[in-house]
Amino acid sequence: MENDSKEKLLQTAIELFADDGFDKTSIRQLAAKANVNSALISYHFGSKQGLYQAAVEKQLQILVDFTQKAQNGENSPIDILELYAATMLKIHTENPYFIKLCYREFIAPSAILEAFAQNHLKYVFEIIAKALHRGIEEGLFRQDLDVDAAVILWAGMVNFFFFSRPIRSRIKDEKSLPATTYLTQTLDIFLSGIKRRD
Amino acid sequence: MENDSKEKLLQTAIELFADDGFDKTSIRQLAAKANVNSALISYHFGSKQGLYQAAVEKQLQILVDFTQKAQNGENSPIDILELYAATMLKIHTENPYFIKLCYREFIAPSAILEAFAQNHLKYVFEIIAKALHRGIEEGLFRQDLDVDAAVILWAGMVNFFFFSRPIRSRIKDEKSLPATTYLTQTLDIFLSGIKRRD
DNA sequence: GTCTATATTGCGATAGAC
DNA sequence: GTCTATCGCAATATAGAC
Repeated sequence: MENDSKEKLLQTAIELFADDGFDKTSIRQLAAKANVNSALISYHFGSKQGLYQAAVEKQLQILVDFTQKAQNGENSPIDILELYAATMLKIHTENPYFIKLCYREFIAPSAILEAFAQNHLKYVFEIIAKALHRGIEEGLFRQDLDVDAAVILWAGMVNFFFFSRPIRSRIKDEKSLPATTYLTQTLDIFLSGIKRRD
Repeated sequence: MENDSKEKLLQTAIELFADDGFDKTSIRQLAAKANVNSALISYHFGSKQGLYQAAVEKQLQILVDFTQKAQNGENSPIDILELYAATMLKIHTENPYFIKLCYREFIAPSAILEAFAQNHLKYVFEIIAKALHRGIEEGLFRQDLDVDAAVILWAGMVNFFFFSRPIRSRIKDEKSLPATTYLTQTLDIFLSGIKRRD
């Protein structure tokens, strides 16, 4: 029971900070929802800011998995593209709070994300870039492909579906499209778009 | 000079709310930067919230231009796709505060964006969907194209470049790619990806 | 329309008992 | 580790003079 309150605070923080943002979430709300005393936030995490940092870092940790999987094992260029899409799908499926919590940080990065960008995100981009370069060498992709643009493009194609979900759900009569349908179609279009032309 | 303070407050609000967010911006800061008395915020806009609403609505207004331009005049399917990209480029070039202010709303939509989604954004999606359908009928695009997916895809390809700018600028050694280069390449890849296959 | 002064609320943090 | 009680601060909003 001893460290239970710490874990409960962390999980509640992910939910509340994601839904309401850092400033609109008070330590009193947080403590009430987690069923612990509000003074324990300072005790366990130093401050409200410290708790927020722990929450964001815990969510971002999932992205590290991609880097590790992508670097281990033999992966063809297309494998890497598929792996990135599958990782993002997994993240958003298993972690409903990732979008709000982390995308907020993407728009206005704090020191937390600054560090993460340097230490991890950088390699996500690099891995995809390397896969595209290899695809060009192997004659799979167009010789004139602008790799820098294509990396952002692929990340965008995959991410925007999740990013735009909150707003799309607000549009009346908007059909809800399954993520897998979208991603399959997306990979297909991207690959036909970048493949070598005859 | 009479209504000058109102206009100055609005412009300052766009800048500060975009940079620091609603909660981290105080009416005192706002008033100081705009060189007006803080009580004038309540006088002109009712409340801090009212000023925020006015700021977001002013920025979103630019998107309405797209709907109007796209609906007037003869536009081929490809014209529409290009027009959307050009509109977004124009928005982000002329309005450096659009990303932070409006994308924040996209992630956690308030009542303001809720209304905007129903009244305007809906039609942006519809216009692109209609263009894609027409392209299929005319034999330009693949018969098996999933239009719902492709609409999100095109919006994502165009938007993610701007959305990811803040975080990309934090990655060391990341080259800054001109928006026009990206968008040209993007249209090219998207069109080859969705065109009819022989 | 603009200003000063202030009422009121809610926040994060912590001292100190258990 | 957990709790109560409270301090000190900064926020928005507004009443009322000019």
